[in-house]
Amino acid sequence: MHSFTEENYLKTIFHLSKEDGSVVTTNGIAEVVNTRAASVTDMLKKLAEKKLINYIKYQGATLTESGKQTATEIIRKHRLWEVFLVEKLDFKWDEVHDIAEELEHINSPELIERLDKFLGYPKSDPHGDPIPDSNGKILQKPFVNLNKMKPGEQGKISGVSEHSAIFLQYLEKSGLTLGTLIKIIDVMEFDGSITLEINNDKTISISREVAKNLLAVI
Amino acid sequence: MHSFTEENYLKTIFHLSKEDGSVVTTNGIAEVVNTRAASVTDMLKKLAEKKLINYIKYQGATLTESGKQTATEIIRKHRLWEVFLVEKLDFKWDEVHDIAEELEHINSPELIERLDKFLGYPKSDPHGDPIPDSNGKILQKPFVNLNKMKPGEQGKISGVSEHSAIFLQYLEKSGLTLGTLIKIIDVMEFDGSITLEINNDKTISISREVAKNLLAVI
DNA sequence: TAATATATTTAGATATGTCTAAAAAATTGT
DNA sequence: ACAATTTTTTAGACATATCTAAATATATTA
Ligand SMILES: [Mn+2]
Ligand SMILES: [Mn+2]
Ligand SMILES: [Mn+2]
Ligand SMILES: [Mn+2]
Repeated sequence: MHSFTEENYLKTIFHLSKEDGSVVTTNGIAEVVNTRAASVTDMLKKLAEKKLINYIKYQGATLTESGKQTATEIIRKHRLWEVFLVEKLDFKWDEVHDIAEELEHINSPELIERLDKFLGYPKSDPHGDPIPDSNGKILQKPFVNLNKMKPGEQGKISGVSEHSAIFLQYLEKSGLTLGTLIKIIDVMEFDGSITLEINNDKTISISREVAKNLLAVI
Repeated sequence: MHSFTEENYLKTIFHLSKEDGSVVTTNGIAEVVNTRAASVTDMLKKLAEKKLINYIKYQGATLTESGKQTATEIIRKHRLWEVFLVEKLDFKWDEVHDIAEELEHINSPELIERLDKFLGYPKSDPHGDPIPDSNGKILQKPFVNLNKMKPGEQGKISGVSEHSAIFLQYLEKSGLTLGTLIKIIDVMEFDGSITLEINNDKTISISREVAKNLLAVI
């Protein structure tokens, strides 16, 4: 088995490689796992030793098939637990991430299969992120960043690319939760801020920064 | 916060002190946590340092109030998770202990309060063990060991003092699950084995060893 | 009580994961 | 192309939790 630390590194490498296999840097990892670059180098050597990553000195790392499999399993667990916390225990979507960070390391395939069943085989987590199936396959939804949409275009908010509690609470307060129907009314030339109509009802304005982190399905 | 290791030591000390505060020995702990006595000594020093135990060299250890509180919280979590696994995820009672050993270390009071509510505030776990309340209070049921019962006496099986999978599976197979009504028919002088009637229906015989580990409420 | 056996602690070592400071390689800018 | 900057790695140290072997304390028993 792998230690919690190893699992967190693998997950981080997976996310940093934009889930498509591009090379990840030492400093990039260091920032996410909140350690020094030297510690990352040590761990990269260890993960390479275990054939979980391909690692070339001074070049960076990519996950091997085995490493990708492991990373995907952890992400599957993380997202299923988040669904559990929100759907069954009535947590809000901004409260679940940290608890899921712990639960994702519980090691019992049987537990996860039963949890998946108990939850009704959900396809995505409370933040719209897809849940990998038990084979590690991830079904990507055709997300469009709100800041890429043009006036007149419509869609449904279906995901976020920033998961901080403050951001999620802001969305909640603004009525921009998952499932909300939106229509772009106007895009400001000056600062890229966007005016949009929510659920064919009221109109609000959001900054480009917020728009960048909102994902819609058209 | 305390490490997993520290938590496991505290839990072990609590159980070994028969939950009444008697002194626990180094070797006793070593056996349960599966380490060498020397490692236990190291950890006892550390726990004493943190004021979680009272420890006198060569004498043994007892939990302080703080240590008892921590141990009880872990046991509360362990048992609530076991209820979840059995009631919600359809695990059998002999399958849940190891998973609960991992889940009990998840650190989120909010999670546990919500889980407790979700489960309907259960009073005991799948093995009949009482679940401490959120203040750490444990309500002991008036259990009687089956080997202490006399011919003619009746009761309901309400707990086990041995939690191994083999034993629990044996009970399952023999129809000696929790809630089963029993009546002592006969006790063999020779080997202490007991003949009993189950649910006012069929009759079976169990060894004294088995009887010792079965708890009834009369 | 003195010898013997058992339990416990100490001393010193190892493995993991982290750190700082310094060295080395890669990248950037002129 | 080469100097300056940034990134990454190495070297050496530290904390935690473990181990074995040896020393010491306690308990047993003759
Ligand atoms: Mn999350
Ligand atoms: Mn999520
Ligand atoms: Mn258990
Ligand atoms: Mn139990």
